[in-house]
Amino acid sequence: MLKLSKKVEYGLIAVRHIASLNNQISTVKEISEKYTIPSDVLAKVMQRLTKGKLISSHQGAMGGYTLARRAEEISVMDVIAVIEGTQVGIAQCFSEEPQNCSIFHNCTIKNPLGKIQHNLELVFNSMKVSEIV
Amino acid sequence: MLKLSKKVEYGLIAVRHIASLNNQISTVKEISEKYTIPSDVLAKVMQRLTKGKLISSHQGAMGGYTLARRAEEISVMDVIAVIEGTQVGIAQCFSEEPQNCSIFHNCTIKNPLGKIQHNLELVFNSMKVSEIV
DNA sequence: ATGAAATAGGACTACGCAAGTCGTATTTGC
DNA sequence: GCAAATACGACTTGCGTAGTCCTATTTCAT
Repeated sequence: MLKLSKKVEYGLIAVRHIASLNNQISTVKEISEKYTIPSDVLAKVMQRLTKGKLISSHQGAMGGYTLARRAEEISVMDVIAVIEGTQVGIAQCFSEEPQNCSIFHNCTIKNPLGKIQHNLELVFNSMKVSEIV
Repeated sequence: MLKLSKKVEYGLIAVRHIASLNNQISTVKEISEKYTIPSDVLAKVMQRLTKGKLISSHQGAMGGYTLARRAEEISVMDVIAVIEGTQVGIAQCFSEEPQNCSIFHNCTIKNPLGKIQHNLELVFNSMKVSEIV
């Protein structure tokens, strides 16, 4: 409960790694070996980060990945959002299909949870990759 | 990912409910019917809250539950901790068996995640049941 | 041209946890 | 003694996470 997924952890490690090398090109093989991350899983994470325009891919031999923005402009929230795809919410209220929640009709904790949700977003938004390097 | 469990939601609703009735005795049946919560599930949640000394149980006919502390002295974090049993952590680093994490040895994001973890705890600690009523 | 190194991406499996169900015991008031 | 309530363990089910496997595509170097 309340845990980040491994994919998000891998994504943060990868983005931090690239940033720490002054944006020199890095490959999945290099990162997966250095941090003992299953390369297939990391590959998919990198593809998501690419689609989300946080990093840029360079195909073919001698290819790899570089940052697509400055490290100061990538937040932990960006990484989470891009990798998870869906809106991150601590309850169904704040993600897809709120009305499908089994207690939607007379839920008494929507507003307080909303406040908490907002504060969590502040936390994740304020931490930038540049602080992790 | 990063979602509260249904048990925690049920626990918050129940504690809020009791608090809103000025600590008059409430039963599982009453709460489960009012908010459409499966009564067996709610019953176990109430037992956890009792063991955690957030509420007091009164067995037998005409029994039920009352708060064991003032609503100002029960935080959302208390409810989470008591219901989940284990330490809440956004990564394995901050809960049981940190050294079993597959990337423990040269993980580069322990410290930044630790900061985030700390800030999340602040958020959950600062919200009290008295603010939810 | 061809082969090697790299990304792109879909299909599938295994596992663990969350959620809920069921059955039974125990306590207590009327 | 019966009914209303809590206490609690065992079990089932479903879903999401994590990981594996396989193939296609792109690009560089020889």
